[in-house]
This record gives sequence, structure tokens and C-alpha cells, in this order.
Amino acid sequence: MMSIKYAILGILSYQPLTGYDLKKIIQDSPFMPWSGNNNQIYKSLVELFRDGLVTNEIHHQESSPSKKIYTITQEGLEELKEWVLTSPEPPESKKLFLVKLAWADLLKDEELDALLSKYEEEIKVQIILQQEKQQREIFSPDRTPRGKLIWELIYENIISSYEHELAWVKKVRSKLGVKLGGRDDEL
Amino acid sequence: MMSIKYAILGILSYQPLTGYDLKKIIQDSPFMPWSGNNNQIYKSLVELFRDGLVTNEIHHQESSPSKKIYTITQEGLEELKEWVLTSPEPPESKKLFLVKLAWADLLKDEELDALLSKYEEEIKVQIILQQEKQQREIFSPDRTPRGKLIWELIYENIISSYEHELAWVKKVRSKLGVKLGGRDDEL
DNA sequence: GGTGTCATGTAAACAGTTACATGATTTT
DNA sequence: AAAATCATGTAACTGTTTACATGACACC
Repeated sequence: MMSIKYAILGILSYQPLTGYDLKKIIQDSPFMPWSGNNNQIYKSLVELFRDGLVTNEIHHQESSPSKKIYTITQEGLEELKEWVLTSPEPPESKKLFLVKLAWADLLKDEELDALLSKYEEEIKVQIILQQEKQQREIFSPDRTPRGKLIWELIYENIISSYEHELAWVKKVRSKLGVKLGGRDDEL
Repeated sequence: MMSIKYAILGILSYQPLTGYDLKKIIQDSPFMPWSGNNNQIYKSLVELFRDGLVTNEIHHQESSPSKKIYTITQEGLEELKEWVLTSPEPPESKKLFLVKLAWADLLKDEELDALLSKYEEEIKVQIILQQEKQQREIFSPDRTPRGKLIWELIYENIISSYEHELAWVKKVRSKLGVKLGGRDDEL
């Protein structure tokens, strides 16, 4: 809970950064599930500072606003490692589409198929968005070979989850689509 | 947004029920991502009533508390159908484990493998929990053959998503486990 | 001259959870 | 005697999002 703090510690464990930098990294990350809004990040940083897990240094610049550069402390690193070692939480997915589909028996066959088709398109869009996100990843510090492998596997998880979902919709369409007269609009 | 209201309308579209019944159904449902706490449900019912999407009838009972039985109105049914036809939202998953794994290069090989092993176990537990939920499904009204098929496909989606995740962890363990000396603790 | 980026921060609102409160009956 | 089920509702809190506020510079 409140694990955005650990995400912040994790990012800072690679390099000192400002709140603004963290915001961009979290917004752009394909696997950190927070919007990266100011409120959460600046508040978290204040609390992390209060708890001695990070320090900050103010850099005054001419002709642009002052920066507060945050650096993780030894305590912060230890806290992060402890958290990493805690029991993993199971994944929780919010597939609002399934809630919709649950009441889709209200629809005519054509309407249902149109709905599924839209979902299929939506998933395809998400796959492309994720691939783009991964390519322009702005947070890419030096990593060990093992570290690189870990990140590759994380990215693979995300993409392949969407691909699994895509395969599922296609299956659903073909199973439900039989009643549309066996037409196949895939060709 | 605020789609728990539509989940409630959806359930009521099959049969009139009390807030208490709805709470149990939502708590037990494998695909409705709400905890089914009183606060949300009773509040939503008040609002749905205010908006004319449901009506209620109070049944006084001796020797147990009075019931408010909610019934969906024609307006409610129309609102539900309209919502079902709106564009599907993409699935959003919160895999906090990936956030942990992202900083797992802090760990020793054995610690990392132990973490992955725990995640694997956690997923297996989730699969069993989901299967149990599906077997003791308390909300099983009469459905059309197509309605039945839709629900089966929804359930399949959930289980197979977990199975996909399980396959991924196994892959990760074997890819990262090479450095443990090729030992295979699966046997 | 308007939009976008850099950079910090606050206010208000919404969504969702846990816990509290009541009171009778049934089960262990 | 204690715990669970039925049944309704409220209070307090956490987490998260959207929007507001400021101010300088760069780009089109």
C-alpha cells in the first residue's frame, strides 16, 4: 500500500532526480500504474524526506525555475530492499469490459459483434501504445546484464498480456459469431 | 466511471434484490472489481432511486430486519443498454509485483529466485480461489443459451489470464535461474 | 501572440476501503 | 456463551485524479 513511494525510491536508487523528472518517468512508465500527477509525487517526496529516506539539494538556475534534486539515502536503500523482499501481491486487473459483456445479452447479435470488434481494436491500439512507450523509454540508466534482462521480461509481460487478451476476444468473436451466419470478416 | 452503478443495474436486470443481496453478489463475483462494501452499494442505490432507474418496495418481516427490495425500471433498463453500447475501456492491470521486480537487481540470485517462487505460488493460489468462486457462484439466474456462453467466456478470460501470468513467471525463473547453476527444483 | 516545456506547489473532488453502529435470530 | 447471518446505514480515512496557480523561457 502507498507503494508509489517505493516506486520513487526505486527510480532514485539509480540516479538523483527532481519531482518533475519523477513525474515524467512515472507517467511514461508502462508498468507503474499511477498517473504521475503532481499532488501525489510532491507529497510523497515531502514524506520521504521527513522520514529520512531521501535528501534534497536546491539548485538555483538563472533563467529557469529552481530545482530540488532528490537523492536516496542509505536508509532509503535499505527500506527499498526490504520492501522488494516482502511477499508479492497478486496481480489485480480491472477489466470493465467484462462487466459490460456480462449484460450484453441485452444486445442483438450485430450489436454484440460490433462491441467485441471495438474491444479488439482497442486492444490493438493499446499494444501499439505500449510498444511506443517502450521504445521512447526515458528512464534507461546503466544496468547490469541481469538488470537489463529483468526489465526486458517486465516489458514482455505487459505486451504479452495484451496479446493474450487479443487472442481471447478473437476466440469470443468466433464462438459467438457463428450465429451471424458464419461470415468471416477477418479476410 | 462510477460503473458500479451499472453493475448493480445489470444484476437487477435479471431479478429484484436487496442491497444486502447485491453486496454478496458483487463481493463474490470474480469479475466485478469492487469489494462490495456497504457504503458504495447503499449510496449507489439511493442515487439510482433518485434518478428513477430503480424503484424499491419495503418488505416488513417478523423476526428479522425489514428488506428494501430494489427493482429496475424501464428507464434503468434503457440506461443499462446504452452503457453496454458505449466504447469498451481497455483493461487496466495493477501488477504491483512488476514494480517490485523492477528494483530486484538489488537482490542476490537466491533472493530473487525466492521472490519469483513466492509469486508463482501466489498465482497458483489465485487460480484455485477463482475456480472456487466460479463453482459456488451465487448469482446464477436463468439465462439464454447465448447468455450462458457469454458468462462461460468471461470466466475463461479470468482463469486464463492468471494461467498466462503463471506461464510468464515460470519463463522468468528459467531465464534468470540459469545463474543458479542449472539446478531445477521443479522435480 | 499562442502554445509547449520547465518546475514547484495547492485545492477540490471523487472513488473506494475499513470500521463502526444497531438488533434479532441462528448456528457452533 | 460466542460467532455468524440477515439487513440497513454512517463515519473516517486513504488513494487518486483533475484542475488551479505562478512565472520564465523557447518555439512556431
